[in-house]
Amino acid sequence: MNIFSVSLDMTMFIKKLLSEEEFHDNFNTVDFVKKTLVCFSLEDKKPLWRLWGYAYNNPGVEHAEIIVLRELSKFLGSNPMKKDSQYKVTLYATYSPCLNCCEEIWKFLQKEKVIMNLNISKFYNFYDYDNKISLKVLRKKGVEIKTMTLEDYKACFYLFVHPKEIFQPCEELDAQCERNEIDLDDLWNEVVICMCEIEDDIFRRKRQNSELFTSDGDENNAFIRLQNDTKTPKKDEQKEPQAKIPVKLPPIKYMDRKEGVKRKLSFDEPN
DNA sequence: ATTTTCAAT
Repeated sequence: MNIFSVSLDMTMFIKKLLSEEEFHDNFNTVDFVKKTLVCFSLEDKKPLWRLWGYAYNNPGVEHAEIIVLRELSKFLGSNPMKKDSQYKVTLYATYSPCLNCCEEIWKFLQKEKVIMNLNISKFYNFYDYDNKISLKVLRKKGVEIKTMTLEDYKACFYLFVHPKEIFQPCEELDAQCERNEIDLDDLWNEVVICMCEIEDDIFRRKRQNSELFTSDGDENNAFIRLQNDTKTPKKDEQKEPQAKIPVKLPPIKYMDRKEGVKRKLSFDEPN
């Protein structure tokens, strides 16, 4: 918190359309603007929006996702879901959520029991390992996460900017979408290293305190389970389930944010 | 590394 951030809420806009300019400034895979825009809708079983709008981050105070989740919680608090109904939240975000936001999303979903689709325009600081891992965990916990395709941009534009204007993609958008899709797919397929090998690091503490990684009460951590998910166990391994968890793993290089040493994310089958 | 990434000397 800083004293200069006056609490005038210029970050949340309910049932208001975006200008075309705002859309293109933010949903832009070329410029990495230093703000985030999240468009959201909450729909019922029928394709009828109960609540919709968009939010920017509150600079230095809160990320955009947090602001959106709070608004959704507020709405759901006074409009509880009917028994036979199922709310669905759709988000179009200009950046992928960071670890903290992933955790808040998870807490929100545990409480509200809604379905969530998360469409992202570009990756936020993917050199920070935590941002990758938390996306992986969030997906594992049931959030449908994807990078925006051209069709998604069109849909987002149609829904949040103008239903009649024609969406004009910026240059190279199609190629960028494809690349994002590949990057995300790579992330889904990446094998993640067991947490017990991780050396002292502020990130480890952050993860250990994170509900995102501990809330299903399993003694093993999310990392091991994710790893097992991504590969088909060999026949002889099935007889000895414990052998699936590798004991010796390659050392992990931790990234100092300043030094920028890339940490190792994946490894080949440990034999 | 694809690095000016949810800003701010």
